[in-house]
Amino acid sequence: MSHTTNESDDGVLSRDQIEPPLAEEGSSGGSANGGVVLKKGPWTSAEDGILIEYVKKHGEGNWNAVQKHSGLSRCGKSCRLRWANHLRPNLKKGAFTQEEEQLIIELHAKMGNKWARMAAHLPGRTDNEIKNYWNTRIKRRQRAGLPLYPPEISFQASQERQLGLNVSGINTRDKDHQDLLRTNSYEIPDVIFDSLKANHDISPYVPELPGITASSILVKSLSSSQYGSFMSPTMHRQKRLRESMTLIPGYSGSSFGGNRGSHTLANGNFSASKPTSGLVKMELPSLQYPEDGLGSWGTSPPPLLETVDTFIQSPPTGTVESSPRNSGLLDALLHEAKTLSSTKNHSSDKSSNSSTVIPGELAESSALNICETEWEDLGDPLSPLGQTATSLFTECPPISTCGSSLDEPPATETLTGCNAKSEIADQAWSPEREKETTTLLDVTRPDILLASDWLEKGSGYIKDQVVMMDNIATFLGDDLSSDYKQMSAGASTSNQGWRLGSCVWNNMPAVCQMSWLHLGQDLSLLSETGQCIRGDDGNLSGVDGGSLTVL
DNA sequence: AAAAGTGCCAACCGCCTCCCC
DNA sequence: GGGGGAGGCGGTTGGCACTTT
Repeated sequence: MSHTTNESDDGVLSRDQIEPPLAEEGSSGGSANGGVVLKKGPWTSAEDGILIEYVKKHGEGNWNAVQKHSGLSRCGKSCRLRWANHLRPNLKKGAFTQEEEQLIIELHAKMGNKWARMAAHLPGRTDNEIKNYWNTRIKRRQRAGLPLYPPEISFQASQERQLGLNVSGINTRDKDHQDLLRTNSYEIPDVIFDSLKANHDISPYVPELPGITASSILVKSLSSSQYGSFMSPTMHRQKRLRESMTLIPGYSGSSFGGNRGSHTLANGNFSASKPTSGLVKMELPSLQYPEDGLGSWGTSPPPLLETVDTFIQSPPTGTVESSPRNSGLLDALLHEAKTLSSTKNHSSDKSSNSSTVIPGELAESSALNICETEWEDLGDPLSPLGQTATSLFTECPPISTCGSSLDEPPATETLTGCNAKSEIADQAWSPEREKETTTLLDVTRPDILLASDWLEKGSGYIKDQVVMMDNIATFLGDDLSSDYKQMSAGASTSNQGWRLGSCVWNNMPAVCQMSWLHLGQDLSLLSETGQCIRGDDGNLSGVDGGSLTVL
């Protein structure tokens, strides 16, 4: 490499080059190995020559013998790395081609940070190269405020993921997917997730949960170093998995009992989701519900979608941190929101069965109010969630907070009908309902931060995403919220974000359906089984076992 | 022109898995 | 079964080159 400044380019192998004096090694590092000081640092061409000769003679492998047989003062690992990354034949050098870049993006969407496996798909490229490229790319796009993946790639990955589940069955363990789920991959501005490291890497158990797996597709890259992690890195992966499993009520490590249409997590126990006492609690719509309620989702009346819609449109309020980012991404989101809001009828038109509002009360129970409640105290015959759909969002602020920021006056760019819907939502609120639906939220949680971030932008859609995200996150609890938060973020940070969520919310009952309905802006109806029905404008095109596919 | 910032890349480190004994 | 070595992998670091201020 050109940076190998101590490299001799003349190709002449001198003893000094091969075995530099100790004084020189001090500058490049070195370690003792059986009395032999092993050189570290950049390789010289002489060393390269030795290594090449050795491999020619002995073949690859047995790298520790290199030093023994060739006199090369390098450890076996270093030899292997040098060979693999620089010396082996058929290595392709130079910048990645457009095709290669595209492939890397696609592969990363599927595999996560599995550089070696990605390299297997890129002849002549090394894992190190790909890794470096990716890390550079991440930084670049982070700075630009762009999503890590183009929407179509995220969508494709999620589709493939879903397809994989459908084809191979829930219990199929696709290693790629496992890897994918183990990592995360949707880029969210790091500023938002800096506080999330405590929840690092929740995904390992996700593959076991059909209702969550797809979401993890969107989550992958968030566990990368660039974005921090979601579960304590000190916690061993397997341990996290194991512990997470034990926290999932009704979870069976070997089977889902075919209960694909229901959310295994959301069965009312929510031990995994219960906030710990040490956390700062926030009041956000609680989506947890008794197991019975969940199980009856398929036969329960659909939630009061209009009302939900109303509430979703109202951004959470509170003391969340604002992290405005004037990125092209958000501009695009705003544009999309404007476009959509101007072209679609709003759910307020369908709110005839919604009641009126008690303005102000809702504000008091705004989503970000800090409170604490019992998770078991949920129950509502009207919804499989054990509560009305409306109740899920009772914490949404009233009209006054329909604006873009929690701390700022309402933005001018709000969806039409926002106010009217808020009124409906307000009316649905009651202290009892609040108790049912409020939950414990950590104000430091990324979803909250994201919410504030998006709210800054004053987009009704963004707000919708935020509230939905918060609700889902709350629904899942701390252990899973980051997953869904990112899912939501993924959907939100793309101009075609709705696509991204389409798979993610597969098997997520009412919460997701409502979210989708709302995000879709009355694009659809829900069947009693929770399946999505094609909307009037055809934007909702798919129904898959209760999952939603939004095109 | 100098300093600061950024991009890029090679190499190292630690952990993990596999395999052999 | 388990201890140890070898190899693989992913994360991180450090340094040079280039660009920007």
